[in-house]
Amino acid sequence: MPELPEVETVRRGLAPVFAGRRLTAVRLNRPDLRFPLPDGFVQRLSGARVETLERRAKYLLASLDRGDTLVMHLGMSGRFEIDRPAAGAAERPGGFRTRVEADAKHAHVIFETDEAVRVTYYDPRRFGFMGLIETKALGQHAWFKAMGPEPLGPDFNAAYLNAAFAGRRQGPKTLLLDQRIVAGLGNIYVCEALHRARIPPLAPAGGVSRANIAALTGAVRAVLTEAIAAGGSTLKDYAAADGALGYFQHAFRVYSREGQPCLRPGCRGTVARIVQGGRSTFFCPVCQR
DNA sequence: CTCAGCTCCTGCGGGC
DNA sequence: TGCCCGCAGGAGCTGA
Repeated sequence: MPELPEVETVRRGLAPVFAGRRLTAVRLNRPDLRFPLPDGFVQRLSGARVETLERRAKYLLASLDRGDTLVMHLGMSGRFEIDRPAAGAAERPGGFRTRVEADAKHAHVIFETDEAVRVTYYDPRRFGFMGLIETKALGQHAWFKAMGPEPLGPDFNAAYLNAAFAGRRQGPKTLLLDQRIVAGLGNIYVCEALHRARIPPLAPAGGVSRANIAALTGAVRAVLTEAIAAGGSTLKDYAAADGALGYFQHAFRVYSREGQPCLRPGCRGTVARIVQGGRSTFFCPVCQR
């Protein structure tokens, strides 16, 4: 389920246990996630040293000293759990934990490092996937080749988005979810950004004014920055005592708030829900016009 | 090229 | 209480 802020939160939690460490053991509890894991996955990882753990859009990239990069995507329900046997307690850096996910049957991949730290990948729905790609060729790989700019980077700006929206009849909602246009947004943050910028989700993107597009790029940056600072959003959680759950869900202005009052000061609208491309869009029909 | 619709998978919560 | 249905933070594929 994670979008960019959640993946970034996971990255920050995992980096201290992965970066600079050697993988002493890797175990697979099944041969595939969403896609089959590559041939020799375990062998190619075992004994390799992780140099850095970075993020591109919703992907985690662990570059290895052997010239490969371990690429990980959490799909809808992927989650990592760190176990430090010495400390005895488990941490949940991404906070994506439910009663069900706690079930060992969804522990698909287990890494162990030379500090005897165990990192377990859980993914009940198995929409997540992993790959092992030659680092030099990463940019040419199908997963990254056509990927749009990072929404928090310099290439995502009003001029760029203006060009991307020009002449398009699809709504801004659909286009912002397209990772080829901008990479890292998902359903929550697109809904929130459109609301902040007061842009209707359904009207043709080609008709959005330059001023509104400029406001939209600012809104995207703001909502992502705030969400990262909050540790992301945790939708399905139970009261874990470790404090690692994200809390940006309390700052949602429209997402998952159908029938509730619009939170824009002075607006008397009621949040509506429509379906676009099979996904829920939450918006305020009064102020997003 | 663009766009709508469907698919993968499992679990949960609401309504009857 | 139990069952059925709709829905879920993603993204790739098909076919018009």
